[in-house]
Amino acid sequence: MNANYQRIWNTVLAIPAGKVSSYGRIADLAGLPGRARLVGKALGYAPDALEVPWHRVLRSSGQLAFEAASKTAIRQARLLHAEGVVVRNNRVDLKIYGWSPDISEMLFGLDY
DNA sequence: CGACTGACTCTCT
DNA sequence: CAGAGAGCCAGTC
Repeated sequence: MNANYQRIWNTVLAIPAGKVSSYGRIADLAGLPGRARLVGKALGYAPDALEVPWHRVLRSSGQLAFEAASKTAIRQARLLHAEGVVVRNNRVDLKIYGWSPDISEMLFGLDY
């Protein structure tokens, strides 16, 4: 069971700085389709030592998974902003910052 | 085994 | 785009 968490953490670690992904997408990439909620749990259990960029994981709509007023949401928004990701009204524009492995590699090839 | 819960998502309105 | 409802999955009691 712990193996699933490990895979989730590895997948999250693969998200490049300045980009964000959703719980569902992470679950798919980790080979665990339909376990979006498990991803959230895995992040909660993730040890600090791994330095998992949990703040780059949002809901499918681009909205943060916490109340805008909560300490966690504030911290997440701050971390994202520090990477150049614009967070407005507790949500991020996935059209701009959303991460997709294939697209990412494609863009990496084009010099932009 | 059944009932409840949650860092989720999809569909319809 | 926001809100409501239903579906899903793993954990816990």
